[in-house]
Amino acid sequence: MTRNDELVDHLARLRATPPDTWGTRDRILYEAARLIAAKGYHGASTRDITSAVGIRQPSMFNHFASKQDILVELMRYEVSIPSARAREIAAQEGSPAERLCRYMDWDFDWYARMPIDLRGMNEELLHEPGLEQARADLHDWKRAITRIVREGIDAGEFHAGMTALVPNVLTALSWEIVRVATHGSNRRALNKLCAGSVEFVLR
Amino acid sequence: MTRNDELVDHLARLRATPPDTWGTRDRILYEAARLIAAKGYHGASTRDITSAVGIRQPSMFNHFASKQDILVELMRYEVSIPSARAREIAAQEGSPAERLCRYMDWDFDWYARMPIDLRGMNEELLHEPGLEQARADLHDWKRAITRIVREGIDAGEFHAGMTALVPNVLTALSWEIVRVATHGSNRRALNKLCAGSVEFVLR
DNA sequence: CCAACCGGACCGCTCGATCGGTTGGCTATC
DNA sequence: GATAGCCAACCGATCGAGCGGTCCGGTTGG
Repeated sequence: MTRNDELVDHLARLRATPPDTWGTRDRILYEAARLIAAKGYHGASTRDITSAVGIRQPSMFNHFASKQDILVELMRYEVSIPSARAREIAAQEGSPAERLCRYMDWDFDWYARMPIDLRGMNEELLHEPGLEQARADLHDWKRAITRIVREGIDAGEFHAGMTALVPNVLTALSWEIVRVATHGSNRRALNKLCAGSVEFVLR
Repeated sequence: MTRNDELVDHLARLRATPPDTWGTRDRILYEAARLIAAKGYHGASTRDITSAVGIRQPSMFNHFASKQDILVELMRYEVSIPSARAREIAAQEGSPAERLCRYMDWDFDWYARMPIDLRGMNEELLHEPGLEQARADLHDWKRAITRIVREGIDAGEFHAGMTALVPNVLTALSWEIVRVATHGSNRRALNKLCAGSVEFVLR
């Protein structure tokens, strides 16, 4: 079982329990994701995060070696895991449209079920030093999506010219889904948005 | 002539002259936009910005009362002016598809011709205190776009379910266009991307 | 008893912002 | 044409605040 798989399992367990029963480490990740989404990485201080958790700032360093370590962990949820999944699906069998649809179903579900708010993990953050792994994973993610789209164009399934656009549109839709999932209460509207997003891209 | 019109004129004049002949104030805006796009608002310090301009940090305050004032000015380019244009076009005559197309043509051209890099002006920044105007303008922008889309759905021109999505897709495409315009050298590829983007949304 | 966790005190540093002083070009006056 | 006065622009020094991070003694559950 890879480290990514362990994380996916861990997240599934988290989703099943209310946040106030989580361990300190998970609550730090939770509040960090929320505050970074609201104020940006440099705008969310370690004191902001720890006071939201309910501990003092130095206690944070019992769970993470540095503030950047939190970012690295969150980037796994945001970038590394979807990247691994995209590469996996890109190599599977089936028509390009089928595979793109299959990935989008997983992607939108992934972001919709995420117990934390990852909207602050935008692309600019990847230029921070120490995030080489996440940067490489994002690159691979784009390559996997682009590969599916290009195969679809060659097969005549997709419209030419979509190549460079689709990754951006997917990102925008994922963010919108996180937004609705985090702040909206309507579960049905969320499902509709996910289904509508797939249709919007494949249309 | 409104303040927005004056800014549009000013930008048109800037585009016609090379950056190294600009006044100090415009060079500050230029480097601030570039650095905020690269490192985020809180990550780009006033010393970063001024040293890129070639002046010392305190000199900045002869042109702007605070760092936030720079942000307010940049947000006019990013949010307020497109918002005014969207409201204007939404109220014009013509079918919804015509109007959406008309706005997108202007929008993509606006971002493609922008002499500075506004990708750092993301939505999270609007939650900073003191940006109430920009926040209101973004809200109006979304309302104007949504109004056109909803009229299009009522008229049977657009697919139902697009309503909430289109503003996000437009934003994603605008960013992609800024990226290509800022870092790409191929003018023809940029025009193709703009045209392709219109087609992608209207398809 | 020990390992894990916590937090008060504190470190060096960078942040945005202020201040007083200097410069250089403009205009008004003779 | 020289001179005096003015003002916007710039800079060195410096401020208080907040930053990420360290140290170490206290607490607690297995």
